[in-house]
Amino acid sequence: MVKRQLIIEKALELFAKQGFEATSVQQITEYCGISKGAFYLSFKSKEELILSLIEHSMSQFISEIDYAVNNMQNDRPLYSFFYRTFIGLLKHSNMAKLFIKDQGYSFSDELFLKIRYYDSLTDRIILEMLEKLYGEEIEATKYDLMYCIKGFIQTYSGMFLFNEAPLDVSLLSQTLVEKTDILAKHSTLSFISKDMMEVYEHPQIAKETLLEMLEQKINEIDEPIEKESLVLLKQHLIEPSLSPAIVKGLIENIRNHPHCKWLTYLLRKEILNDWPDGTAPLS
Amino acid sequence: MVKRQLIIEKALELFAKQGFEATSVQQITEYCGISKGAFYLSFKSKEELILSLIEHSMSQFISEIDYAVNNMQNDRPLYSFFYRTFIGLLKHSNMAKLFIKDQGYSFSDELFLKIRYYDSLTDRIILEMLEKLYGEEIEATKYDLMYCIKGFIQTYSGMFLFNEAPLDVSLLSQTLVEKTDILAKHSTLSFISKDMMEVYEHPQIAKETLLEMLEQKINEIDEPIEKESLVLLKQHLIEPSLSPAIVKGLIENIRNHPHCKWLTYLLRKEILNDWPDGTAPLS
DNA sequence: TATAATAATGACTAATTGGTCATTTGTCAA
DNA sequence: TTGACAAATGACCAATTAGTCATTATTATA
Repeated sequence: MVKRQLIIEKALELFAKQGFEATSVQQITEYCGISKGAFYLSFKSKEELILSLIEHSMSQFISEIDYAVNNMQNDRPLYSFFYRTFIGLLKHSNMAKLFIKDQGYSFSDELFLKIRYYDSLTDRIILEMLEKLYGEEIEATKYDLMYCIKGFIQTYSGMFLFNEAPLDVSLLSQTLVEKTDILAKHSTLSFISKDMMEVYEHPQIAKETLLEMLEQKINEIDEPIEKESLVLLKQHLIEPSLSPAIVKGLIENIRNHPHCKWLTYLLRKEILNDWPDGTAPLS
Repeated sequence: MVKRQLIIEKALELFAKQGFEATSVQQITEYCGISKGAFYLSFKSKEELILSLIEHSMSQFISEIDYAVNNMQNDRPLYSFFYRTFIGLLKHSNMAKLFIKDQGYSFSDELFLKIRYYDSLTDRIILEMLEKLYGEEIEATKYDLMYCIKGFIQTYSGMFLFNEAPLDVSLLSQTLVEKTDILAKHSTLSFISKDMMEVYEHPQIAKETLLEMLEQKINEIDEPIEKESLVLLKQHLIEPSLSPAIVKGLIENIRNHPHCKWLTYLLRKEILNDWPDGTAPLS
């Protein structure tokens, strides 16, 4: 659908300038030269637009980098990684600006989940690359190294994203390759252990927080099936009494409720120790 | 005033959770247990609250770090720097979260200016420290080194700020000292030159952009003095005809207009090559 | 050309926003 | 107890928001 694509592109421009919350649907439709009604023919809500937009750009961005690093016979994977990353950030600069600007994604569970998901994909790409390049010798420091690389990318991209100066991506990539290489070969201390990494990628949620969320959703939701499922899950959380199969079924009941996506994710994790595809702890 | 302090603290909590835009004055007053009117007795607007809040935390934060690095007889300034920085980030964690979340500060010229200002202060502290530590040998790579350090702080703090796991600040600081030291001693390539740094710290604004802004403000503002000053400045920008003293006076005329803060900053910079305290290009 | 089907409109709603101000409440000294 | 002054209230305002829907315009088919 052409209209949909037009809206996505124009909206991305506005979002990048002003952020999600500060950009109104009105503004978007005016900028597209269409009516408000037409917007809601393509997207059922503003949030759906935002989610599509992120899905769209992020999957493309990640796959470009993954391809550059892994699927080519490649004698300088580290250079390729940096190079493709910065080229990708420039290409998707609106999305990148948005990511820097609007980490205030707290206004939507689903959005938060999606961003976390793509972030963990990036982590994994970097880690695999490092392991392939340096092997056992960086076993102890690899997570720190990964964070340093992410730091490099963050600061340097922040520098050029909001400053349309000409950019020598090749030189930038070379200096970052050197830095990464130096760190890989000389670092002895490490701060991030494997355990820590797992905790961070999948932080424990305090039981009370979970109970609070459940309580809130119970009051918020009217559909009887979902409501009862939530009540039962809450009881089970307070005092485990149900079999895993029943719990899994109850979670399934609430899975597709638009207000329960994040809660579902947390319950799966806390009660079933189960994970969405691609976000399981690294083995 | 006690009330003012109460509002600042409570508002900071809410802002850190939800961001500036997503937090309403209503919400703040309810959370404080005061009326809406009482809020406007302490602050003339929501924006004034945000500005005070940033002023409050940032000046404290920066001075703590500056003191730790410079004003102590200190045999490990780099360690102190990292240590104090992370301790400071933890102490002001709400402000720190807000900074990560709400880089969408575009909704206020003054806010943008303030954040830029504190950012450049940090840059300078780091640079001075590096110069003192490593002297001439890092002359070519010091700006890159500074950006790496900022990257370290960004990623590592992002890791623990949203994750109230216990944190060994001392170990973290030590590993970052090692990394910084390794980079300082082995880096040969550099990406950021002195020139580039100056451009970035004080980006050139295209003349047309400035004219556009002027035009917009002229239409927007009713006060006759301010309006005429803007018109004259616009003419001078198109074809320089006024003496520096007159220009300076005209700029002074608009300086305190709430809608002209950012414009004033840019005009000073473009026409007078003058800078607010502490933001002048490094000599 | 006439009819059916789809696409697009924009006035409308209900809710929320930042901000105001006439009114009430509380606290003093006299 | 009174009166004067400051502190605090919350109903109210205009503006803006996301989202709806009866109406109109456009297109395809017969």
